[in-house]
Parts: sequence; C-alpha cells; structure tokens
Amino acid sequence: MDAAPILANVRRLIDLQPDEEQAFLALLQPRQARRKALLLEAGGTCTESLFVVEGCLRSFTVDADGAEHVLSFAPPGWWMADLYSLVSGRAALLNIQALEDTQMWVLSRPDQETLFAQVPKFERFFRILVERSLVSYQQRLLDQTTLPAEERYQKFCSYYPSLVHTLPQKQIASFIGVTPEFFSKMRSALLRRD
Amino acid sequence: MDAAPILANVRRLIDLQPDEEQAFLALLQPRQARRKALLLEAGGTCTESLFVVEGCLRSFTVDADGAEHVLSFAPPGWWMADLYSLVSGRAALLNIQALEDTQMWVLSRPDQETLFAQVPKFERFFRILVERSLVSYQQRLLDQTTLPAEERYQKFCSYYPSLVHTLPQKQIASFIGVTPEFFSKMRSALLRRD
DNA sequence: CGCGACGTTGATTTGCCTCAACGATTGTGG
DNA sequence: CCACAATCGTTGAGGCAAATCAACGTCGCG
Repeated sequence: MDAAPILANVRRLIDLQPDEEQAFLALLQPRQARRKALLLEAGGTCTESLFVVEGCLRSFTVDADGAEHVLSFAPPGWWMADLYSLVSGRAALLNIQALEDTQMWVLSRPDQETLFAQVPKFERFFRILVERSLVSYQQRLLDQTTLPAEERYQKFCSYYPSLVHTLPQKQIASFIGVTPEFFSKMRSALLRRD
Repeated sequence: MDAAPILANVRRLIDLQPDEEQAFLALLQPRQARRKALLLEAGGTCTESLFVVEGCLRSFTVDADGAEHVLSFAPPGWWMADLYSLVSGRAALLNIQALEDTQMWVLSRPDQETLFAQVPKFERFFRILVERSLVSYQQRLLDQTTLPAEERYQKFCSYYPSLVHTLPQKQIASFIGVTPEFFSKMRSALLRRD
C-alpha cells in the first residue's frame, strides 16, 4: 500500500531523516475494511490508531434509545481512534465503522510507544496533532450552542467539502446534531432560497 | 508563591529529576489577578499558558448578539489558555477572565519551547495533558446533543463538585448551554423532586 | 421481483428561549 | 453608614427551533 500520504502527513509537522522514516514505516501495518465493517465496537478496547489512505471512516455512539450519534469522520489523510480507550486502556465509548471500502495504515499502541522511544520527535508530532484536534472540538462545542443548525451545516460544507456530496445525508445530519427529517427540511429550504 | 501544586500536577504524568525540576521552575512566572480581571481578550494574541494555584478562571466567547458562552472553568490545579491562538499565533477566539481573586503560574510560549528543548519529557507531559482534554471535549460535544440539560447539569455536578456551590448559577448555566432562566426553573424542578 | 435503507413531506409536540416583571443581595460612592 | 445602582436569581406568559411520529416514493441490491 502507498506510504506517501502518511509520510506527507507527518512531514507537515516534523522533519524526518531517512532512518527515522524507515523506523516509522517499519511499525505500520496496512489494513483494508469493507463498507459497513466495524473496526471498533463500544465496550471493547481501542489498541491502535488508524490513518486513512482511501475511503472514509466514522466514529459514533449509540444512546440509550438505540439512536446513533456521529462524532467524527475520517476521509483520506485523517487519523482516527477512540482516544479515551487508547490512552486509558478502558472500555471504548465509541464505535468506529467504515462508510466505504477503506484502506488504512495501522499504528498499534505498543508500536507507538516504541516509536516515541526510537524517534522522540513523534511525541511532538502527536502533541501537535492532538492540539489541533482539541481546538476544533472546542469550536464545535461552542458552535453547537451558539449557531443554528443551518450555519453548522454551512460550516460543515466548508470544512469537509469532499464529503458533502459523497456521504449519506443521514450521517451528515447526525454529525451536525439534528435528525434526518429536520436536515432534509432545512436543506430544501436552503436550496429554495438561492 | 507556592510551587508545590504545579510540581504535583506535572509529576502525575512524568518523573522529574531535581535538575529538570529546577529548569522548569526557572521558567515559571507568578501572577495574580483580581476578580473580574480580563487576562485575555478575544482578538488579542494568547502568548502563555496559565496554571491556577488558587481562585478560578473561565474562558468564554461573545456571540454576535453580545451574549457570553462559557467554554471552560479552571479551578486550582487546572491549566488554561486559548490553544488556538497559542499554537497558531492568530487572533484569540476566547476571552479569559478571573471569576475570583486568582493566583497562577504563567508559562510563556517561548519559555515552553525552551522547556521542550531543555527537558524533552515535557513534550510528553503536554501531549498527555492535551489528550485528556480532547477526550473530555469529545464527550461534552456528544453530551450536548445526546443528553437533556438536566443530565448535563448532573454530570457537571459530579465533574466539578467544588464549583457547584461557589460559582454564580449564571456561569454554570452558560457552561452547560442553557439560559439562566431555564437553568433556574430546571434546578427548582430538580429540588422539588427529591 | 421484493425487500430494506434512504430521503421527503406533513401534523403535532416539546425542550428550551425570549421578554418582562419582581425580590434579594452585593457593592459602591457620597 | 446609608442610599442607590447593579447584578443575580426567580417566576410567568408566550414563542420558536427542532424532535417525534407517521405516511409515502425511490432507489439499489439480493
């Protein structure tokens, strides 16, 4: 499988010497999942981080009524894991599922620790990665109480332009925090207005 | 000012040798702020991280209508910054304000970089700190769309037991994402029920 | 073909907001 | 030390954004 996307992803934040690059690649495992395959089930343990090369993943919870709530999407170039379970070793709160046939690189937690020991720069890489992710979740939390659904949808469109037309509307509705019915009405009202 | 709380905070995640401890402490500046003092204003630049020793801080945004929305509180033992501005150098989205007379340790961004160079372990420390923070924001985002206000309030009570009775209800209402009026009604309905 | 997932539309309900009025407490300047 | 303003919490009436429930059309697929 193609290692270029994940190397490009890492190089955006840290410089890599050829030997460091080799050490990194040696710890990665390729994986593919078919559409709808469940890669992590809530209640299980998350032991690895996934980097999407092609396809798309989603993470979501299932509430007491059995309803699903999407937390995040991972199109190509994005990382995904249940961070809570990954760092604590406790039962995962999230499910992770492939929305399309998906190709990934997998970095297991033990291999990640090995990587930190061999190439300490990666501590920095993941710190910055998590920092950026934190900033975006803070903003989403504020948006959730500050903005009406329509503006959250527009933000989604500008943030994930590639997903707007490829994902089922149901998934997008759940991501921005509304029901599929309301999402449909909101969208047709939007189209009618321009 | 007392360095014990911040050393204890760091030691929960990494081991420190005496010389590393000294290098760390040498980079910290003490600061105090009076109740209501603004430590960071949206639009300005956040250039430092704050560690609260005594008192309490809050971060919040002001929306187009002039309404405030609390993102987070920092009671003793917590860190606070506008991470977006801190890491990007761009205009801050958040305001940071003292809710009481507050004593803090301040670590400026340049000093933090110095610290990373002198004691690389601190990359690890802040990575773990940010990881934990990220996990809690992910959960809050899900809670915001999954749980009714009443359950979000109960979660708040168990998460910040020390703040429940010391903070103005207005601030707590804003944190969980409801108006003060609704919060008041919700709370009296809760009390009436047990 | 027939079934299941998806999207649409309408009628009704509800959780929470807005606006307004009113005590109680705090704090501040004269 | 008092008077007054400001802030805070409470309560009520009415309104709105979004949820719920239900019915229906469409598509892709076994």
